[in-house]
Amino acid sequence: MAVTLHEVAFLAGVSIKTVSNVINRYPHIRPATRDRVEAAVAELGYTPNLTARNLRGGRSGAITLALPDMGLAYFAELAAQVIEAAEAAGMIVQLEHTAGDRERELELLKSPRRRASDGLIFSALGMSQDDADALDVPYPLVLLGERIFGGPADHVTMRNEDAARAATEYLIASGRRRIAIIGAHEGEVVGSAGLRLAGYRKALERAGFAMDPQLVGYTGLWHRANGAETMRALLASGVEFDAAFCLNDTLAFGAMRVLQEAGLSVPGDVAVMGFDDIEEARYSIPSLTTVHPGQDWIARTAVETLMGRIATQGKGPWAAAMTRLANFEIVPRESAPQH
Amino acid sequence: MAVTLHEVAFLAGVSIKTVSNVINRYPHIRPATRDRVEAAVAELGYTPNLTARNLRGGRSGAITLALPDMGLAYFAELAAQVIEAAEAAGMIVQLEHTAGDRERELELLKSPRRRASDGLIFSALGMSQDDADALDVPYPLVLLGERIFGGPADHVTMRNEDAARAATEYLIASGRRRIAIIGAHEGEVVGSAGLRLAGYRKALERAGFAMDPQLVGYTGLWHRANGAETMRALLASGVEFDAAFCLNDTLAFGAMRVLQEAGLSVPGDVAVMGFDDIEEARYSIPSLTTVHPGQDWIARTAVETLMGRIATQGKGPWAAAMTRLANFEIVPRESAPQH
DNA sequence: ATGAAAGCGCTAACAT
DNA sequence: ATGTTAGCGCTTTCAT
Repeated sequence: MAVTLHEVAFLAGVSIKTVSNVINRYPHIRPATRDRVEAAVAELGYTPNLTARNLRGGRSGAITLALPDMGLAYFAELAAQVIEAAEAAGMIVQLEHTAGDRERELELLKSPRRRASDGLIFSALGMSQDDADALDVPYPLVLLGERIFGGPADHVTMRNEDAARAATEYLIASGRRRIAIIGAHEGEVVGSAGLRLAGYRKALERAGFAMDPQLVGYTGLWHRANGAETMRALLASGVEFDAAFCLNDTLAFGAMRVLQEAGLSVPGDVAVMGFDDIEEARYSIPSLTTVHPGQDWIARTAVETLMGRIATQGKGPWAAAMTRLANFEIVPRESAPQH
Repeated sequence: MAVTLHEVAFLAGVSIKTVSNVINRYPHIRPATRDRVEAAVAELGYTPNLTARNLRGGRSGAITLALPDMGLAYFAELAAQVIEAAEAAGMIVQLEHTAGDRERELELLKSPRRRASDGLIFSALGMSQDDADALDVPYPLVLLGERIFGGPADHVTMRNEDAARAATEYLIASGRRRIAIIGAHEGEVVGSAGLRLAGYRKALERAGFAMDPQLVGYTGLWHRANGAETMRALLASGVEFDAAFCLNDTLAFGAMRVLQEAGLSVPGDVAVMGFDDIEEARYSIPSLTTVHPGQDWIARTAVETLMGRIATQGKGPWAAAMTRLANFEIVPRESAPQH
């Protein structure tokens, strides 16, 4: 068994309170006593039992981060940033996979394990607006993602529609006229796909371009293979286009690969715009022009918001849920030069 | 405050033991009693306090995974696989970043937080063989990585040297004669770099090729930028080569980019071999021939080994530390065709 | 400056 | 079949 306060106290010839005082840096201790206690701690190799401390204190020092899948670069980078921010706040991060599955997401929100961590940062993907009530949970919760708005929990997210509009306008400003979009979801209104499609639409309208349904590529998932497949279908259809706005970077890499295989030049024949600004975008060939949606800010802000909720829990009235939006930026690179 | 067993017991008019019995599916309970308890649980929205349960049971249901950095694709994929395997075993994963820093690694091994999780899967990068003693810790530990061998902890890893030799032999068999290596670490003997370099050497020796020091590209880190930089230096040096064995996939992507920028064809002028088989290797242009070192097996086996140690902790004598090695495989793709 | 003792919420002997 | 009770190891009043 592990060493306890009692054993240290016995060896040092003091009470456990005194040992506890030393451990917790209580200032008023006679130096001689402190020395004896510290010697005993060292001799026995005592380390405090955090579970007991947590039980007593009602805090665990851990927060949970629930993501669809760490295997996806976007989420892996988000996780890395959340871990850094949490560590700076003295918290440890527990990671859960949801696979973007609605049932698993709902399950996770209700699991007793939630109460064993101090709060949850939750990137919802499978749930929809109808499930907003499930976010009314009895523990601190910060929502990421774009499936649910106006719910009962704090929400930290990006300006999807504005950013997509800016991205499309960027392509228009660089002289492109037939802009395909890759990654749309049939019938979706909220959700990243729906919002980004809406931004694309608005930009076209503003510029006075008609929206050609033939230029809208639908795909369920946003993996490389989906981008490749959609681009292949687009090429096979014979429709003309001089740019492709891909709703995330990974789709863009798949699409670029197919364009190059088909002997088309990027950006000569087709300009490609991504979304997310994952690290790989800087290193692909050609490097990818994309939207930097502020994930780093989102990660930091999510942790900060959650820590605020944890700190004020039980103290005074519950502040209303707030939504915080990251600023975005278009990052010009080779796949879609400025003009 | 949260609802406790006492409150449920009071509402149901039974003792806490009975409530506990219902919660824990103890079979011998009168149906009427069970119903009343379940009604009370539902009415109050009771969920068990896992911290208290952990304190009582001496287990937390969490394991810790310590990695250099989740932002790196290799580690992100490893983390995803460990999380899946842990979840299947009913465990949750706590993630810690070490940044590959020796001090942080040593710190982490001693941290009281370790005792709050049931065990540690530790991918060491900054520590070296001299630090092996630090692995003699009073909790279940499984080591990953290649910095330390023969230590006091179980070790799950890959056949670096054999795999690197096989990769080099593959290039030789496909007709390459001047094979550069990218990612070597000056003076390293153990460590992935040292072992893989040794494998490369052995393959050349066997084939009767002299090893040309000009073909050895040293680089501290294994990021894309390092691969690019090293390849640039290699090209600038004017030394002739018809293949490059990159000690990880990320280096290979950087190197391929520079080759293509320089107007050289991959694999026409230079064949490129990677190591790791990260997901991107399937989708790069050209797709990357690489070594699949069995990370998926490593992740599953690490969790399984750790769970075994956790289960047998305190029961009977401590089994000797064991090393388990994954099988590797060369995955032929476009960057280095078979012949 | 230090000690005694209560109790965080739960499980499991040990009653009954 | 159900109740009583003693801890798990710690922090924290309240004494002294």
